[in-house]
Amino acid sequence: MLQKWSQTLIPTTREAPNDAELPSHIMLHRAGFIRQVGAGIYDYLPLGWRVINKVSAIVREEMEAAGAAEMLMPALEPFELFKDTKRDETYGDNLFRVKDRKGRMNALAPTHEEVITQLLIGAVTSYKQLPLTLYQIQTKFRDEARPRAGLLRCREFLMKDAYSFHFGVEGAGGLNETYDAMYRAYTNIFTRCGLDFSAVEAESGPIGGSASHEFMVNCASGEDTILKCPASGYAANVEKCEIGDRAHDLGAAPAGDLTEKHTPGMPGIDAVAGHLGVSPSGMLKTIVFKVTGGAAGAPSWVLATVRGDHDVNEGKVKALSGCAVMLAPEAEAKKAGFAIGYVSPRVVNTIPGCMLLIDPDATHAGGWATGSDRADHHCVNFNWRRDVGGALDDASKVRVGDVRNALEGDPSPRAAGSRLVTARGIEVGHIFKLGVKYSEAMGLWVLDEKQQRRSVIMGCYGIGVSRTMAACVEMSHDENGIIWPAAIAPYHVLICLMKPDDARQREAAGEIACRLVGEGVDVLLDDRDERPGVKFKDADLVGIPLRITIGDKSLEQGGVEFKHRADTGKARLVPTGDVVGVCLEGLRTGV
RNA sequence: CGGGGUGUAGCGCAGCUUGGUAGCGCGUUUGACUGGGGGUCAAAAGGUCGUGGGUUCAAAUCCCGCCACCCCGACCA
Repeated sequence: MLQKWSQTLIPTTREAPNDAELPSHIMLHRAGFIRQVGAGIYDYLPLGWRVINKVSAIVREEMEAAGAAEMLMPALEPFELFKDTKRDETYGDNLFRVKDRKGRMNALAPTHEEVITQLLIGAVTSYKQLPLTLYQIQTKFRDEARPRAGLLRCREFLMKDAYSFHFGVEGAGGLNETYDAMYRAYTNIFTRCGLDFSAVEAESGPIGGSASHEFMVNCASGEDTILKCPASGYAANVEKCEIGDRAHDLGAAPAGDLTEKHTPGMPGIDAVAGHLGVSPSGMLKTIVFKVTGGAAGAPSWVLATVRGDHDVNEGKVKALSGCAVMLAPEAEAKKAGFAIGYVSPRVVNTIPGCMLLIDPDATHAGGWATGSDRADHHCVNFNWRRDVGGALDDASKVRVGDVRNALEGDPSPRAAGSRLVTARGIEVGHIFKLGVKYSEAMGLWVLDEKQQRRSVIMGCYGIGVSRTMAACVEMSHDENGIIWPAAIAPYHVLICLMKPDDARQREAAGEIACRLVGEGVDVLLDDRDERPGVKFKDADLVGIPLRITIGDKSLEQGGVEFKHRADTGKARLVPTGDVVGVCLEGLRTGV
């Protein structure tokens, strides 16, 4: 299609609002793609909306190709819908609540598992109707505690969400088959969008195993940390990343007498380490978790001890302990006797109902510095065997295993001798296996061939469409503006008309535009009566992949100027008759 | 939710300490000169100084409350 600049709204600005800090936020604002309406709420202006629609179109094609059918569910839902799955509680304050005129509570949907599960109850009753995959592209709402980073973390945003329904997990028509199909579809989508991305293992859903993958746009400013093994190709979010085998030894001999030191007002590792004159890697950090909904015989508390320079990973604590846990509320933990901020592993012997998890890296060496189980005190020369004793040999009380976040340089879990490397990413897609979490909570079942009720097995698959636009800018820009991949650029070609009131130039532009449109190319014609400098600055800012400049200079030489946005050099002269072909070639080879 | 910061013209900012007619740059409008990387000159339009209260003869400025927005942290199926 052809769009005249003068007939749309592209409010470019020299300066971005002071609030904008990230390149994507600054550029999208300055180039006239978005405007902020409130915290985490944005207008999508004509250029921004075109990018969103280009992404959406690719998403639709790949979803349909993967056998999913599009539909649309409401953003506004009765609050009761969230009761069965308890997400009114578990989603907590992130769930937008709206009271209507009759005083009823409603929710603005953060995602649509409940709505679609409700829909399927009654609509699908036989195993013969499965598998089934439905999707929508819809506005989602999350009452984020802190919206930030422009389009990357919004309270209202555009998301593609798909849900699949199955009779089984394995085999034809099973969850795994659709999951794999979605994995391929996502790979196709982000590849076609022209993004540099990684698929990584993510914190798994209720089914466990490697049942979840995130698709991350590779970008140094990304919010998420991912780790990769160069040898095996293993890649995972830091929340999930396993660590290869590490030696451990709880038997080292004491290095000296356990000595208590006064460390007033220093619950943090760095302050204590400085005060005691030891490095954080010579300290032990013990984090207290409360066991939630523990069965009979389960511990009440799970303690995780890691080296002072390491971070405890809650998911790994759950896995190693076999308990559902949450970070212990400070008041509750203090009441139970924990000197929060000054806890040592010795409490496993003094406070009833404790299970202690020890990271392998926290086992070696003789004299550790650690808390003293008394406020404002730490001790030095802690020794596992001497100071914890027999409990170390009781697997119901003490377990050694991976409970910390992986770090650059850690051994790979998939290739002996290989070390993990870190990278940053922006999450734009997430797929995972839900299992029967929603179907059992809400009563979605079908009859099998023996007329037995079977809960439907579900998967769900999301793509942040508006976030993808921002992530792309984050990944692809220079100091002058955005550099769009052709596939999701608002237009493919920008025709820069130097003198819009010059008949010869106007005719040339019209003819080229017409032929490009005939080839299915989207053309933006800058027909504004502006100085060349302004037009070129705006052209770079907006970032259309190809630029044709039409002015007296080139016309007199029988051609027009052609330039890739990504090229830093000067434009080259192309005969007027050839420029359409050159553009098509440029779009074909990618930009 | 804890800590920090900012609200003055469309955008970026000064003015506030020490109360006394609302300022600057960019942008916008009009005209002229220009015409290949945000040009020059001239004239002009545009502001309940976030909001409510208080102090005062007088408040953008001092005091109190509230709201909005941003950053760090916590949080993020």
